Amino acid sequence: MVLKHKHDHDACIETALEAAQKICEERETRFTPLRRRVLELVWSKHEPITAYEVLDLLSEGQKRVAPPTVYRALDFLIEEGFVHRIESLNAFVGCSDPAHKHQGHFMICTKCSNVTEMNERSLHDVIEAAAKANGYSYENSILEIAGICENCRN
Amino acid sequence: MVLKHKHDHDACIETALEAAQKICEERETRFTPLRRRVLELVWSKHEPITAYEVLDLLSEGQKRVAPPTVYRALDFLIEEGFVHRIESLNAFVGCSDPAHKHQGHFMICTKCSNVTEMNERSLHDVIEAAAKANGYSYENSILEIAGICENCRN
DNA sequence: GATGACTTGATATTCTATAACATTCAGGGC
DNA sequence: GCCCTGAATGTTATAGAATATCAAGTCATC
Ligand SMILES: [Zn+2]
Ligand SMILES: [Zn+2]
Ligand SMILES: [Zn+2]
Ligand SMILES: [Zn+2]
Repeated sequence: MVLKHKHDHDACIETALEAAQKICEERETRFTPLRRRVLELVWSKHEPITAYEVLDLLSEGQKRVAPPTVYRALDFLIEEGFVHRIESLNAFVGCSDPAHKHQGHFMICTKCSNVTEMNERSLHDVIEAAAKANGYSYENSILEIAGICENCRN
Repeated sequence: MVLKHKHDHDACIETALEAAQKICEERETRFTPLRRRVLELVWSKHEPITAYEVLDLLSEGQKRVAPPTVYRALDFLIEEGFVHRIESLNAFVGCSDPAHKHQGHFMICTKCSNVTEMNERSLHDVIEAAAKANGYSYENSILEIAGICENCRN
């Protein structure tokens, strides 16, 4: 995998886990060992990871877990805003800004599979305006843009 | 189902079929009876329809067809731009402007399931600009906005 | 009527996700 | 401590979505 910027990914994972831990304490929701482990596995790649890939990793060195175990943990993590689901890939990715609940908008590189989360207020506003212009109230939106990232073009 | 505007849906279907027929003649692609029938079934509701719903309808009064039959026909129709896939619903919907190939952007009513296709150049431009701003080349994009339509709010 | 490209049929399997019910675990009141 | 309760996890089975593979049919062209 080609990372956009080389970095200490272990630290990257650790930061995400600590942030989640802290948020759960504030919200008084339960960041159980299982949920923590699943979040860790989602962050183990910068690429989106499928539920069954998580399942395989989670099952290493122990009795194989069943799908509901993974899906329930993912549901919790999505609900809390620590993970986003990428609809076009049936896959999951850690959120880059878990402190503020939001719908993620994504760029997906078709070469290296890296994903960039865009949290641009302006983009969100344009989308909401488009909904209103078409007579719809706005609830949420999925935006997934496929393209080739800077790294892969060079 | 609540239609946004009451209309003669049979005529609506017929128009879509004729448009497809004409485009295929121009492109010299094969609008076979099966493909025609699948497009007709996709248009049979204004709501998105799943591949297996198409399969069930297609199988009525005859030997049950197999999934690849439906998926191949849908692939063709998508390729030609007569049908769009709604990622967030694993479902398919007829394109409102088949004459011009494009990526569809959609509003989806969470109450009545009606879908509105938005083909607004400005929206497309904003999305493409956002991709560029994040260092990505643009290939295509999925935009699916959930909300409640005008009818359902009244 | 043989050739080859495309389309459809048929069988099996893979991948994704959820339903339903049992068991375990954490915390609060007694 | 013990019981109660609700949440979390375990377990089994099934549903839902999509594809791989190979066989058979169709159709235009040589
Ligand atoms: Zn996010
Ligand atoms: Zn890339
Ligand atoms: Zn369209
Ligand atoms: Zn509606």
